[in-house]
Amino acid sequence: MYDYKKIERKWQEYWDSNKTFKAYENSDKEKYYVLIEFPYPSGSGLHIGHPRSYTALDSLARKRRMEGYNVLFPMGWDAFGLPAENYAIQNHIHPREAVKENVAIFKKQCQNLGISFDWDREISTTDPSYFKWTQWQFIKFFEHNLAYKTKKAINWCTACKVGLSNEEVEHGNCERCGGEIVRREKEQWMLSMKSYAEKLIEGLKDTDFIDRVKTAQINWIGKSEGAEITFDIADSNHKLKVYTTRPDTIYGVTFMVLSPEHPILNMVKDKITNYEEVVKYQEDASRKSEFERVELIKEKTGVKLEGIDAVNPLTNEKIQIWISDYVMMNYGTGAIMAVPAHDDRDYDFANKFGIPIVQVIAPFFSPEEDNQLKPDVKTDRRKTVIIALKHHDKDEYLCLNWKIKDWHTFVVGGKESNETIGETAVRELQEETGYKNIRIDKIFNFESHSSFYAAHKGVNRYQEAVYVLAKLEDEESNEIIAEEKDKHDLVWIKKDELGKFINIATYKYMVDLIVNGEKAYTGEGVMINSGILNDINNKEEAIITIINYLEEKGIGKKTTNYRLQDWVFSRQRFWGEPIPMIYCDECDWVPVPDEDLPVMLPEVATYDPTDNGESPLATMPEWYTVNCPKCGKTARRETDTMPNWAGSSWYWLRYMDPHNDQEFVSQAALNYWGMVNWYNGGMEHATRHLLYARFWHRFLYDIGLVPTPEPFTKRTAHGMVLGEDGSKISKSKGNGINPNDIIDAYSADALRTYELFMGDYEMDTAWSTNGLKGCKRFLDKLWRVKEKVKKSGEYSKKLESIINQTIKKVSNDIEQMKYNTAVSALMILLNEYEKQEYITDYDLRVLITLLNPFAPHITEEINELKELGKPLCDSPWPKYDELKTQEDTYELIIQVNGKVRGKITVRINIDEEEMKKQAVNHENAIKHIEGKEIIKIIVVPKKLVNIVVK
RNA sequence: GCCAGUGUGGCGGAAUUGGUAGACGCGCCAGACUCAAAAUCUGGUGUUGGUAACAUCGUGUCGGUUCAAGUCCGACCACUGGCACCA
Repeated sequence: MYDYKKIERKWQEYWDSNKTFKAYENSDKEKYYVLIEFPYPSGSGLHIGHPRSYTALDSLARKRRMEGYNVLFPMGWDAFGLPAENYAIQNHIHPREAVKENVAIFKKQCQNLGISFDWDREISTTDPSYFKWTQWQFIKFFEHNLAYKTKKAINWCTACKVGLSNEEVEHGNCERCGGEIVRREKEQWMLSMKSYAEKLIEGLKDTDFIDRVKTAQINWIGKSEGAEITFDIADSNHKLKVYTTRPDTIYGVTFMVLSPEHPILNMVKDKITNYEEVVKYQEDASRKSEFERVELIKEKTGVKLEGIDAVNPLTNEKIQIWISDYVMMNYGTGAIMAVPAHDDRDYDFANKFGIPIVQVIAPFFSPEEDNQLKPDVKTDRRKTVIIALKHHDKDEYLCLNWKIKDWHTFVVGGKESNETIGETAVRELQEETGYKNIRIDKIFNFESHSSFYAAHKGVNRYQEAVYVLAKLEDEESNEIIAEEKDKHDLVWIKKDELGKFINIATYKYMVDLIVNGEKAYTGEGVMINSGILNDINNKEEAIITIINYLEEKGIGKKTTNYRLQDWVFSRQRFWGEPIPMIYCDECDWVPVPDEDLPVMLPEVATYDPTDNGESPLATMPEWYTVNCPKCGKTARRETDTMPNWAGSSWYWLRYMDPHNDQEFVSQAALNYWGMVNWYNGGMEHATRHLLYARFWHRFLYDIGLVPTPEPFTKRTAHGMVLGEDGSKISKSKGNGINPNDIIDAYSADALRTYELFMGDYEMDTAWSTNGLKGCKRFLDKLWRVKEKVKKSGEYSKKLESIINQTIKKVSNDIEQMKYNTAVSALMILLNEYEKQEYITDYDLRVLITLLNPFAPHITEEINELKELGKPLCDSPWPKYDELKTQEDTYELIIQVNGKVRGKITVRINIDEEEMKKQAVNHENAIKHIEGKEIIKIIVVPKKLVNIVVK
């Protein structure tokens, strides 16, 4: 019906030759900077997901231009890194050539889509004029002591043969290839990102990032507050520092655990009598792959250091020291104080190795409603023993059903001062049940506290309850004395039903011990066995008290820790920016002087990675041998390259001034463009790219090179486009869709419209070719409806309100990324036009203007054919009149008791009384009111009337 | 285990933030045009009952608040993504 290929080509050429989308620095318009993540130009061309993000932000950019902004909407290529290199290796071409080919494909595809990029600002991270400045900025990090080289156990991908940062490891596997990760000691360049942890959290406050991005970043940074505490090693001058978030549990420390790599081991090895065992454990631990460590979480392993002990600084008791790989060297101090009673991991460890467990926090149960504490009554503190008696051959437990109150409990009794807990348990059971042969099975490590008014004794009772599990050996029993018999009945309750039967908190805790077994108590409660902390019933208060005490004594201090690690910045691959550093025996590490930048990659025969963990550059003495820039002696270039995240950590700055050969970006351009106004990208980059980029930018700000601390004002994220089958698109599944084929068969406008219409922009959505056809049909219909146009110079009276509504809706929806409902509103408007005998030039012009950001080609063509005015790209965005969005009538909903019983059309201006009158006289409403009393009538203006009847 | 997100027709998804649940699109059914098909147009389309008017149930499950709940509160279930021995 119309030649969309010709039309689209025509307008793409028009935009190109007119430089329609060029951004200017010397403009008196207000600036607006729109950014999408620049892609990795892989061999397979654009993914069907790319156009979703591109068209979305393209529609924003186009709308902003029409609103009168000077818009910067640039595009470039993130072309260093493994995929490009692997593609080159497979296809036996130089990565540089592979990039050139792929970029050409990507660029053509973007142009075919009609995205309004300013192509004059195109950049590529692999361009020497670009990576010169990446290297230059690396040297700035070095000069400010934020780049350093160190030997470190890193994540080594055995398949890619390359070291990875923490951010590049997923589920213990390589995020790129899924290969196995092992820990490997290597000399690595690092960037001190950890020292920016706080700034990276703080900076988020001034940004308008969507919450899920902020949360992901905050979680990744992983701030925690606690204390560092120093423990002495007995009979030595050595000390052990630990980090803990729970210094309040220090009296419960019964052992310490060091990471197997902890440096103190070497210092005290003479004292350790089983050092060979220690060394063996260290070796085993380092050989374990990341995968094994994750899989083996449940089973704790470790070695006790024989011959040395630590001293608990508060109790002065000697405690054992162990090494175990459940303690990481790279978090905190690499050593922990273990509190098995209140930490699951420490509990498992203590349980496995028979280490004592000392409870220091008791669960505290407040009084039930009917036995609240009484004022002016003395408090009687006593120890009680709660005993669960298990039947000798059934899975049932003996419970008490009290006669005086609705109490369901276990057997309970007070402990006399001259007996042990076990003796109390046996005595009480015999007295209350008559059974003679009872065995104590287990006295639990945990007690609970509670306080209540004991009516039968007339005192407030503070009760410390200990828990005992006993077993009945046989039925042999004595007569129960009458006094006990009168108090309660004895009942046997099945294990599964204990939870339902027992109805007092103190006893429910016993049920938990029986059903789930004993485990660490990680809840809150009252401090016990804890010296100065005893009786404090508030975690925060206990922590503050103990920290103050530790600080006073000089054995500890309040500390903050972060999960964020320094950025591993070395890669042992060919296709990356060479790290511009030279090692000289005399001068140590010396940066390449500015005038020698960029450090270029050499021509090599092969880019294959090496097995020994060195970059291919390390096999080229003719490349790496240089003279030291400082002393002139023979020196050696760094042969590692930068990670592919490097180039993308500042690219938005380069767009501001892409051809500058004097500076990475001019101050004038920085001051004009400022922050990116709106940056959209995938959720998968919320913790990688986005954190690196913010860190990098913040550093540049701190050394005065950029004017703002944060690079991006607003960050949003698009959902993924899934395959037609609803699963993730992947080469192996073969469920991919090629944008080229779609453009050929249905037009770029249809593809663009569908990408926005397919679903909620922020959520994943499955591709549907039928859905795409629907959007094509919509455009076809528009093409037909245009023939109804008649010159008039104003909107059709009939259409005025829907037109105003649509302008409002589309304008707001684009701002809120609700593209699907924006397209829907335009479909509704077009359907309305179609019903008309004719429409005016204004009617048509406003529709195609609103649709222009989504479907720019067909709308420009219609505009030109029908001679409706200037090209849309040079026209202003339509305005609406709030008053005119109103219709004269609306549909009034009539409800009876909240159920819709009728709908009537009424004038917009009728008052509440009239609404009520109409409602109660409505025929169907009357049926539902009849014989009932009207209690009240609720009126929601311009909406509904609800008649409440009884 | 922890964090985040999601759960609405046959499908993708709407619902002005407490006020008509299912907009719009797809699919499907029927009709018109056609020798026929495609394209296009018209009507229908959550469930059950009824020719219909209408009634009934209905937004993952259970409970609550309210004149009124997809929306708010409480408990849970399922799926997706991320993190995971982080002391």
